[in-house]
Amino acid sequence: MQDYLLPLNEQQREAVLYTEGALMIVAGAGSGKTKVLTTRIGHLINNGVDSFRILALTFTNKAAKEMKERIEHMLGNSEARNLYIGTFHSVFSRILRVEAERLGYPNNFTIYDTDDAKSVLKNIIKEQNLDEKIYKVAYVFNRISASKNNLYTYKEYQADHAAQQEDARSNRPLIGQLFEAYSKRCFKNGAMDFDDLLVNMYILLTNFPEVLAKYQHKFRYVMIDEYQDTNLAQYHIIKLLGAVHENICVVGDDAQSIYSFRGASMENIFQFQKDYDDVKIIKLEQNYRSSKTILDAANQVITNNKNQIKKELWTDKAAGEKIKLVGTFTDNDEGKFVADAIIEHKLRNHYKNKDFAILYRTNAQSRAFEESLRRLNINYKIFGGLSFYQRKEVKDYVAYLRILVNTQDEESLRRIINYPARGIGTTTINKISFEAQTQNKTFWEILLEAQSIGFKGATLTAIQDFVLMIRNVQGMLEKKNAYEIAFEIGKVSGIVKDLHADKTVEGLARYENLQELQNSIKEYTETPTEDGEVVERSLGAYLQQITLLTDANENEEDGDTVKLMTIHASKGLEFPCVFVVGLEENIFPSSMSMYDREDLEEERRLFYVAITRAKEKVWISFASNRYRFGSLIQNEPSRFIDELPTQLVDANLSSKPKKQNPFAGPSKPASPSSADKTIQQKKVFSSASTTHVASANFKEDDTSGLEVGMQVEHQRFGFGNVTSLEGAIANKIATIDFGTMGEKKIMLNYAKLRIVRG
DNA sequence: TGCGCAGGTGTTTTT
DNA sequence: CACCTGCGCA
Repeated sequence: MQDYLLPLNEQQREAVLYTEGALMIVAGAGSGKTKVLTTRIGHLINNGVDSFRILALTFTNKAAKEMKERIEHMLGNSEARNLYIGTFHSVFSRILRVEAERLGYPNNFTIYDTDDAKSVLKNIIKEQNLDEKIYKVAYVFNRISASKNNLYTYKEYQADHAAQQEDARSNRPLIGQLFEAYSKRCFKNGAMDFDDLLVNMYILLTNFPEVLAKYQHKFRYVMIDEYQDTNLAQYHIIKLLGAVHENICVVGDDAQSIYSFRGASMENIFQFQKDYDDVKIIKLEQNYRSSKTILDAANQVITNNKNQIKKELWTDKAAGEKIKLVGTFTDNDEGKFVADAIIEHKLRNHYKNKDFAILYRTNAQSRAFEESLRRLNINYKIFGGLSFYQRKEVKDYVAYLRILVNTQDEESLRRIINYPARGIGTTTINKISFEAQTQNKTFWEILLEAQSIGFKGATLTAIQDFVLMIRNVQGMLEKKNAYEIAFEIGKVSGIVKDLHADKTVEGLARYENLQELQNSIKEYTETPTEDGEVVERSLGAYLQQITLLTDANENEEDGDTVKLMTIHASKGLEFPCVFVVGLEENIFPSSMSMYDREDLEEERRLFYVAITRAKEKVWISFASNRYRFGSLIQNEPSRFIDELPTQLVDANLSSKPKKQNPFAGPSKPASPSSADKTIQQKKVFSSASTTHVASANFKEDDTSGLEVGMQVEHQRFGFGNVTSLEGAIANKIATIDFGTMGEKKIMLNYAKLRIVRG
């Protein structure tokens, strides 16, 4: 047996060796999925399959990169470089770049990210004089995007009864019309948005049989990672590409399907089994990542979902530590708690920063953790959020670069035609745009004939100077490399100078970002041609790939930093210690996804994903008060907390301030003398003072047995009567009437209360 | 044309 | 809170 098969278990080995025909690998969390995929590809190459004929599609650049590196390592040569491994979007854009002209696009078509696309759409909504309050860009864009992911063109959308009805119902009957205008505008701009990369790939394969044949023949083996996250467009493309050889291997886990908002459908898993005569199904059920406690908790949580494929994930690892549950008063306290816990565990167990991850539901939650980590000098890195390429100054620079290779791109032109300010204002821009639309010419073409359009004086000169500047740099495209061109346009456009002049801290950072962009182009330009393959290092090729890149420096992740990211972004990763934070109703599950079974189950799968990232330790935390939109809001602890098996959860809090164990039984109540009680009561209730001075005999009591009607003392609020109790085991909240101090909701986990009378 | 200010509005999740 | 938009003014 080849030695690379030795470390595999029976099912893994079977999956590697089953190379011909349709194969579906149902791979539970941490079951060695990537190992199987990479070994499988390595095995194919080892057995004489030409690496150029293997296609592997992933969802993230990171996953693609990791697979490529692992295969390279396994083979010990550079064969892996020839593999087609990448995200759906990047592989398709690479193919579309070659075939673009068949579809009427320029080869140097621009790829619009979501911000660009929304900006185009917004202009169209304005042009059509629609009410932007009703036709909200985000809403309209989502409708269009969802349609495209289901392979609906605007024509089909307009003809679709259900879609029309839905839009009529939501009082937005003109979305079909906007869809049409948007599609036509993007086409005119020589641009594709993310969804177009899929749609156009599909159109290419269905409308051009010779192209279909070419790629069907080329890719003898097709592998799809994270198959549960594919949408309808992706499903059909996969099916088309694999139809000749039918050597299709998909790997997925229904329990980790968390992208339905992007059109992903678990239905594709079931459909796959029907599409081929003889589908082999292999289940990988042994988890090699997490402790038994962690795995059992995750398994238990997921049983609350109705829709799932039966599978039993097990481990032979030891139970390990219990999951730690922590409730704090505010989101800032939650941040402090996590930072403290990291310090403590680093000291106690020799963990490093990089052994910790903080996972949250929404990007906005990162703030409190950033602050607390910074305060304790813990190095961290945030993934996601605003990426390098989404920054304004970088987008401006990129817009210039885009115009150099694709003058059709109106969106980019609009962006930079008056930045830095050169006297071409909104009035002028609107006029140019209007002329472009009515004469059915591109924005750029109108600029070229500015004089005959009727522009005069300073405006005309400004336009002509702008055109001349762009053309001059364009003239260098053949002679100079991408970096030299980028440097030149940065200089002559004045953007580099403009930011250099800004001496504020932010201005300096922006200037540095421009330099970093230049460096990245330089690096790209200078990367040597890979052996065997002719690699294009043009500006056009550079631009194409960066829009699909999530972040500028994904590769320098190995620093010793605590990782902060959304749970979505954490999929596929693993860490020794994981903090899953913000476990509150309305946050997690999100308020957007609580009122529908399917949505809620997806939130639960998300929770499952979060827990199963951890190898050794899991903390779960929630805050009862949190800043949102500037004001403090209160949330109940998440229902998911109650779904954790209590015997696997430790609610003992190791951090200060010392808190009660909500799972602990009743305790010895303190019994103050009745004399004390009367005096203190009088004092508090007759005083208008806002600060209460705690009684001399103040002593924190166990409040787990607190009941309505009891009288208590709070250090700051004074004496009060318990009027109601709510909340789950982990987090009881008492409403207490403190008389002049008003009625307060008090979290018993946190607050120090003395029971005055039971 | 550009800037400053008031007012409104938004937060899932991502290629 | 933080960002964006629209408006009024110089």
